[in-house]
Amino acid sequence: MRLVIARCSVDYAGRLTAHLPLAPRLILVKADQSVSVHADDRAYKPLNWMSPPCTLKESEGEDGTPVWTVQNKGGEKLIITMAEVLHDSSHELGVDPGLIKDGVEAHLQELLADRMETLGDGWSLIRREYPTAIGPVDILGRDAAGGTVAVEIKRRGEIDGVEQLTRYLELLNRDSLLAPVQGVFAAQEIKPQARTLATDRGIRCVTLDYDALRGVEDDKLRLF
Amino acid sequence: MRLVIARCSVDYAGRLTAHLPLAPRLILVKADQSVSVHADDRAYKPLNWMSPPCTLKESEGEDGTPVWTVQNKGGEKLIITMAEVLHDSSHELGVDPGLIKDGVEAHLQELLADRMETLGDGWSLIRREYPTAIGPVDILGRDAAGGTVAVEIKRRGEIDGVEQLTRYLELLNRDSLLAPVQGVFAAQEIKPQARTLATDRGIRCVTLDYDALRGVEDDKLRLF
DNA sequence: CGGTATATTTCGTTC
DNA sequence: GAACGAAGTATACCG
Repeated sequence: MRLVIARCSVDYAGRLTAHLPLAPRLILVKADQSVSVHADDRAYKPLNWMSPPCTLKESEGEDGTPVWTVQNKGGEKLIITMAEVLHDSSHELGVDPGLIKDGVEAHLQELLADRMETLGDGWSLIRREYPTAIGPVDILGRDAAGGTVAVEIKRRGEIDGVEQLTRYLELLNRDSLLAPVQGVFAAQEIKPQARTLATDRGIRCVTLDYDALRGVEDDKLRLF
Repeated sequence: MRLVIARCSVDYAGRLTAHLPLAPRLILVKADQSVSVHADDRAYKPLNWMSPPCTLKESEGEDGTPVWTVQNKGGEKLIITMAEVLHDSSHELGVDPGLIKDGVEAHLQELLADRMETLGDGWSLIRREYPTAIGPVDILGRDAAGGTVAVEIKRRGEIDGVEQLTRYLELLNRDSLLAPVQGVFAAQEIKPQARTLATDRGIRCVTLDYDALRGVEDDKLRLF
């Protein structure tokens, strides 16, 4: 990883055209040759960047100052013109062991699959990631009366999720062995617009309490 | 801006729970107190971060090594435990003059609104951002026969855009003053799945040539 | 490699 | 301040 602090101007030409006027900034060059340009605010987003895979070419301008050209296969180009280099250091970091996550959709799906009765008395699991022609349904299950149920799980329930579930339901309901299939939209938080659309389409909305689901799971584990 | 290279482990508790095992990484502290932790790959996304506004508290662990606690108002917490500091430098950058952009969806909409005939002979504009109960339609226009046309514009045409236009068309077609409303899905690039879905729903797909539209616009400007 | 779904998405604009 | 839509979204996963 190379850290350069320089007064620089930056031009990007690719999916759009963008320009950064001359100012002091941090330029980060990583081991995969990716480059990002940071201002002194905003933790997450660089001002400009080039994602890997890409190549970095260092050359010199008319006055001998560095000009970097970063390019990718798609012809996108990032040009960094440095007027003054204030800092330049390189560091060996090695490959990162990576992030360990908890609490994402996958885990919600596991928890809910283990506790289908959360959705209704006598409900049971058929299978997780039930495959269809347009992708896997998060959970396919059965209600107390033996009817089929398709569950779409999101952390945040928005309109896209309802559309997705609608497409699955349309497809599943063409299968005479499964039809009629009831839809359930389950999320930790459901946006009003998504709830309205779902209700309008006869899809039930369920708000999931992650801690409660996990708590139940913990209780279960303690029994063994 | 403060640059620290350190062997560290990181724990995040907030919207999810995440952990990074001990390894050398770059820790970026910006003037707004935001913090990001970077590995030696991926230009854009940090491994972990805390967006502003937030506060950074520096303390010491049992063995005297630095422990940083970054916290925001929502109770999200990022804890960086450093085993060894390999580099630590600070730099004054000042406020960035900011990015100048060109070529986004808004511009495509302007250009297309000015050249409705690109979509069909005798086509004309009713208005841009035509308001409906579920949001504004990018362009509402009229074809040569006087029929109403709703145009949805995207840089990249994907399935979501077709769903969005479908919802608009459903709504607009309930308005007896407008119905029947024809749908046009216009984008610089249209994904095959989106094209299939659109065609299946009777929506016409149009690929936009940004340079050509802009060229036409430039010619127009030169006349005055 | 292309297509799809996810994201601690972030970011801007509007209501 | 919430909510909705766009982003050079980026990135992981799957065929």
